[in-house]
Amino acid sequence: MQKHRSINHASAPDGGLADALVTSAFVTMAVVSRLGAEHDLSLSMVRLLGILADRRPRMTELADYLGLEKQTLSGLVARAEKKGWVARAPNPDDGRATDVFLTPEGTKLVRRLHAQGREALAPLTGALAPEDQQALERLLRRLLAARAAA
Amino acid sequence: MQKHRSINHASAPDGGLADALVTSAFVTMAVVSRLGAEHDLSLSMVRLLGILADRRPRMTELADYLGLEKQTLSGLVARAEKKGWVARAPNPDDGRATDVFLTPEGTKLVRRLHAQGREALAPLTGALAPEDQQALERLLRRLLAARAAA
DNA sequence: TATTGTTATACTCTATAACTATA
DNA sequence: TATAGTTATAGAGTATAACAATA
Repeated sequence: MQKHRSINHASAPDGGLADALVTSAFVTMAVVSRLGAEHDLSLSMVRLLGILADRRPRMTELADYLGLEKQTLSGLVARAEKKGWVARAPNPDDGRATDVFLTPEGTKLVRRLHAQGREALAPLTGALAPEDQQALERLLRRLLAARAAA
Repeated sequence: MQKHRSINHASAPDGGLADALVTSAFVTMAVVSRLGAEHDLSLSMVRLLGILADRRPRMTELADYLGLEKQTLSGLVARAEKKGWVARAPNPDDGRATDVFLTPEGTKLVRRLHAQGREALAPLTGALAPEDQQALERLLRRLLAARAAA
């Protein structure tokens, strides 16, 4: 394995919260992406499973939330179904709609991913003192609470 | 446009910094992704251009940093070159290596993206009081400083 | 021999368009 | 008519494998 110069930062050098947010997003996504790859899961699949952890949405809701077209989601869910992680059932209130939810096996997979995700991010999160970790989490959650307006 | 129930959060409900980090990463990436799409740019292309904003790496460095295989990067750079945003030149010190850098047009595009990115994220960042914005940026940068170990 | 980079090929993911069924 | 979802079909993006050139 040959060593060459390495790149040590990713965003514009002048700073700004937006830059820090985008850079940390790329770094975090890289970790999640790598974790997903270990299980042969695409980033969308990881996210799909994560969303279903505590919800039972219909297809259109899922597509909107994931930012995917409904046809694209059909394929993603079909693949997940084939793997045995999710199942579909007709919505009792609307004959046109289909609800999606995790199977027991899917639930197990999500739990495993969740645990491994925390572990994989530990080198980052662990760099902060406990009170800074709490402060960061609080600030991020406040930020996220505003995203309905975005 | 029909309204249906919407999903209001993306990660496990029990919290934890890792969850908040992943959720905010997905949300941030969605904003960046949408911005990129407006310019017909993939997420990888946005990131490539962003990295080149203040660097002139060789292909292998870029591939490592982006987490892409060198062949994949060849294609990405070729597409960017075709669009006139980047150029390649032989590395003066190593006859095997190729350096990549932004063209003037690429630089203009990156500046535009940067400005639009800040604007697109404003609904999120603006939800925090100025001192909280500073605190969040400081915490994120401290987190990122640790990622060499990850 | 090892490393840098490109080309050839195949697979995954996503979107556009056309269709069926229910409201 | 409008909405929910699926099924083609096509294009972008990525990886695996094989190759050419330089160290």
